[in-house]
Amino acid sequence: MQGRVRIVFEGDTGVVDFHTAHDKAVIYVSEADLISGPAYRKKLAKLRKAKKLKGIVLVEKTPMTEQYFLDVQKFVVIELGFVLLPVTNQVEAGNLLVQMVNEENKPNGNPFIAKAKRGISQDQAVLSTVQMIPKLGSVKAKALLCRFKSIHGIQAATMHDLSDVVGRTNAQHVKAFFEEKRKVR
DNA sequence: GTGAACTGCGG
DNA sequence: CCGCAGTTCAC
Repeated sequence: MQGRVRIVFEGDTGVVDFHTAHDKAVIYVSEADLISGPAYRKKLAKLRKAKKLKGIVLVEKTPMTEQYFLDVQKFVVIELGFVLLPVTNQVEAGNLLVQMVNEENKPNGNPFIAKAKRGISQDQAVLSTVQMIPKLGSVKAKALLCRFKSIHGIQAATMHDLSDVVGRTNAQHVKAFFEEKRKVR
């Protein structure tokens, strides 16, 4: 391992962020952050504003935080456009960071390889986010992701292209969903 | 896991 | 425009 990253978790208080490279930040949202209310969102939004970063959010997904997870996804992935990686604890988060740093230091290494290595969890998080759109279940959500690759891709798609995949009425649901999100901001 | 309701498509 | 097949969603 070439580069060194010191990882310090502040126990269960506050959002901690790490810079693994110039344009990326990794933010850890703890179980306690989630449970204690929406304060963590302000920190994330602020970080988003301050720099045009590619954010990666590691969120503790445990039985305790399961009920908050969909809301977190909606906020982090759709509103902020960050990557969301669920982890079960801080140790796993640390391992993930090490992997990311290792990959980054390799010539031509892909810093996002870690998500591929961990298999389906990331894709599944994205998938269930897309399923939050009314009338979209697993089949149509997969179809959309297959065609447009990402949530951002779906957001940017035209009515015509959306209609090709899920039909006209569902395309309108998709449009309405993202329109709603714009209004809220 | 099952059924009702809805969507899209082909005839 | 109707019926069928596939999908979503609430129970």
